Amino acid sequence: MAWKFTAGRPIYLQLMEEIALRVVTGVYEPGDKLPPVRELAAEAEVNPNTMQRALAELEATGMVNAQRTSGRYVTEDQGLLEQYRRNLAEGYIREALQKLKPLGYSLEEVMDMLRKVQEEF
Amino acid sequence: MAWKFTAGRPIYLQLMEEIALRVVTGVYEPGDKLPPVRELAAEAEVNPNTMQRALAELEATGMVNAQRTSGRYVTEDQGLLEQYRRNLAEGYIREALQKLKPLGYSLEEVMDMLRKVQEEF
Amino acid sequence: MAWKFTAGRPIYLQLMEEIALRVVTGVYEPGDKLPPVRELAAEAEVNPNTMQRALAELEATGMVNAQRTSGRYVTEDQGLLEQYRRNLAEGYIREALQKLKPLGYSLEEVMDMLRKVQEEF
Amino acid sequence: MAWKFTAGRPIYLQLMEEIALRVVTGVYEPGDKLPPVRELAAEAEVNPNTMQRALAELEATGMVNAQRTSGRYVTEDQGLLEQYRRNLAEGYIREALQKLKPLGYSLEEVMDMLRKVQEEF
DNA sequence: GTGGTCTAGACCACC
DNA sequence: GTGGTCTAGACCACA
Repeated sequence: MAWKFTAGRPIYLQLMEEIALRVVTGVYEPGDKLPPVRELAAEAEVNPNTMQRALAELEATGMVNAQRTSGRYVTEDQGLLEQYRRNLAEGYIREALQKLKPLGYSLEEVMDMLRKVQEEF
Repeated sequence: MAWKFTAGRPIYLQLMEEIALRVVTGVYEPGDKLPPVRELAAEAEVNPNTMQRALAELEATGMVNAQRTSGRYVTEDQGLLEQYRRNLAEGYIREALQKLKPLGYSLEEVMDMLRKVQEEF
Repeated sequence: MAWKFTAGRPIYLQLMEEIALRVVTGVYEPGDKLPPVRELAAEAEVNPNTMQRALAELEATGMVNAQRTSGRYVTEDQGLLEQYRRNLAEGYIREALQKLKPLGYSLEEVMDMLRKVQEEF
Repeated sequence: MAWKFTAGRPIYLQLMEEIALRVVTGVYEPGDKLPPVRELAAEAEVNPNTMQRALAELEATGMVNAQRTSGRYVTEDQGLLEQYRRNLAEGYIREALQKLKPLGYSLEEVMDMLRKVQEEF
């Protein structure tokens, strides 16, 4: 399973992030029907209510919308998805910069290292 | 306290990393005498034996060395320190790139975002 | 269907009100013959006896009258209809004022809001 | 008890509205501490989780904010409260106008009736 | 079968 | 004692 939780942070938030990540990385594409709550819950081995909450909060962000009787669908608003994708990326970068900061490297040096490390990928 | 442990990884390793970070960021400077084991152990709220092991392992890396009976000193080998500092930095960058990868941004885009986010600091 | 009942109040009363509303809003005009009881009952998905009672009570108010054996007719007494229409309207207004009261707006403020909201219609 | 629920609409929404009404009408004043979740739940005779949800959603509107260990407090943002109060009032007026509409009165007539009915209060 | 709501009861972190 | 989270299991409306 791709579902692994870190202690100390609400599971429903982690579920949200994982699903958002799937949406943003194209695992679930715009307009796609998401698996039913109970199925996702079983897959993640959490209580359906917890998954329900995660999806409800995701819905509040506009990334998915529920069609009452037929299921949940990924938004087709590509702009919103792009927005979220960018926020994620900048968040990762911010996180790295925070750890990098006390090491005292200049922006130029960081960019050089980035170019070097990037070659591993 | 600056000591915060994440479950699942040996504490002595985390202690090692924290002390190495202090060395590399200049909290403890080359040639400085480190605080006594018992003091560090107390500060980290850890068994002195655990701290002892952390320091012993650190010694094996060459970053600190026990001189006579008088205590432990930070190495004055700047090259070794620089090496460690660089490894740390590249590790942080590698970590970020790994998370960034599934988002599908190009190196150029990542560098642009890096420049933008860097302005917050 | 336009027939929707709220629990807790006698259905025949709700039927009365709905029919009276139709009379007063001109769905059934003065002098018109009302549909037969069975037809109205079917439309409202209600036991004919219940509809029968509703119409009997309506008759007591004078808004409809049973002429000979041929059915029920809407009264031609415009004054009575006007009276009922006005009572309804004032009831709606009274209801709104009751909810408005604890909010503490002055009559002037309420009238301003009324003018503003009215523009939506 | 002032808590009375109408079937067919989620209880947590009705709880939200009731509490918001209390805030907006000054039962709970800006800066006041709200009663604890469990107490409100007991008073309303609902499950604490349901009340919890109502308060959480209220919090999302900014009308109250939770101070983790010490309780929930009514916002001191008077503008936001005023905004909400006005929305409520306009909602009541809109509701009345919708019912009034089929009766065919002019704005002037409605205002006359409003003045008349207002004298009862 | 789908999402949504509600209850009951447990546990946690924080102060 | 406070808010918050999680589980388990039931029920509902809708199509």
